[in-house]
Amino acid sequence: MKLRKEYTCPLEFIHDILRGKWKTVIMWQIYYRKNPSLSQLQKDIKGISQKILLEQLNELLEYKLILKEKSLGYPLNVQYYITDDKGMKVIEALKIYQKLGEILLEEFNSSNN
Amino acid sequence: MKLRKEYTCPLEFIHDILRGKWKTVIMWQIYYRKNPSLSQLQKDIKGISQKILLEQLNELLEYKLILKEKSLGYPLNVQYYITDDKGMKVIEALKIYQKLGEILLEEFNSSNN
DNA sequence: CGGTATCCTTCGCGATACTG
DNA sequence: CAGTATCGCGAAGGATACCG
Repeated sequence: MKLRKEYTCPLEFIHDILRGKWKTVIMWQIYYRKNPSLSQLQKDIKGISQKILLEQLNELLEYKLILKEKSLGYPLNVQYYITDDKGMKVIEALKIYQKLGEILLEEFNSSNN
Repeated sequence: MKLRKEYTCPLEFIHDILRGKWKTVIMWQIYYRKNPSLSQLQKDIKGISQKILLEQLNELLEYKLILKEKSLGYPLNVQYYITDDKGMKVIEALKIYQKLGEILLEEFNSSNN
């Protein structure tokens, strides 16, 4: 997701950061799965390719919404974390969305007959 | 924003609804401006075209995150509202984003020298 | 297993002109 | 003032192959 050079509105800024197709699901999975590896994430998120997953992870890393930790040795292993301050703020918002989504989805599916 | 035919995950569903480039800003402006007209929104949101604004409004209307009310007579006038139940849930989440955005934006701008 | 590079497709968004 | 129709572009994202 290409950001502008300048932002005046904080909401526009964060919206652009999180607009990517898989961003919120990735955040949610990292939170829910408690520090998963790359391959774990790829298993959990149906339909995403490794390239896209990494792209979106890197954007989240850039703004410190998540962190990455490599453990030494083989086989290679990496863990992704939600940051306590910034990342958890997103999770708070996502919890609201989660509940709202349940309501909307129920209506959506039942009107799709 | 083209939605899938089916969703299993509530979060993916609402994320897709709100992914549109101007969606959250539109929601925020309707809330902040208290039931603005179409032209009012277009003045407030810099850089959006009327066509896109209407497109995104219609998508928000479709899922009852906002409502529209036409007043009779000329000149034509329309007011957009945040719905008390669903719409306000989004606003709650956006308030969190708003605060977080302020923090991120400050860091972003100061590292852009 | 984690990560990068290339190429290709699609669709979201914008410009513009027009209608009631 | 509110809303629709048409057309075109660029960027987001997907497939695939390869590297440490």
